[in-house]
Amino acid sequence: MAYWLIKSEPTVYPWAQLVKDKRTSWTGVRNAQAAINLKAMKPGDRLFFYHSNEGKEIVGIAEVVKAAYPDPTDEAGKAVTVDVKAIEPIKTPVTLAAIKAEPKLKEFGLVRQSRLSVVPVSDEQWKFILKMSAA
DNA sequence: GCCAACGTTGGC
DNA sequence: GCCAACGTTGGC
Repeated sequence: MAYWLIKSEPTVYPWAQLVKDKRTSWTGVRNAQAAINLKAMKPGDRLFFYHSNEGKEIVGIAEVVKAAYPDPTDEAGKAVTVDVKAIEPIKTPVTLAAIKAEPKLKEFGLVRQSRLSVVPVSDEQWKFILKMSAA
């Protein structure tokens, strides 16, 4: 099982909305690198849900329920989307500041490539961030 | 196929 | 609101 982090601007699609919807298709990703990551996702993979711009923190955990398929919102037909569902909120949101302050997370994609909206998370990073969120 | 110009994202 | 990082576009 693999781990990922997906970003959303709270003003566009906040965590609370995913909880309310229970599941959604993660459309609108146009970036090539992000699309590669989407394609690598498998049902059962876990995702951190991160709020960009406002909040700037990881707020919940979601799960991939359907592997990548063509994004119906993309007229060019190149983009892909996956379906995700909310699993649980995080006890203590893990802020970007906290992640940056942590030497162990220096290599985290969120820090290294801040503009990428779909980022892989290693096992170690996942566990470490989980620990931070349980504090 | 290279690279400058331009647009967008996202943190501060 | 500003600016750095980075992706995309378009001229050559």
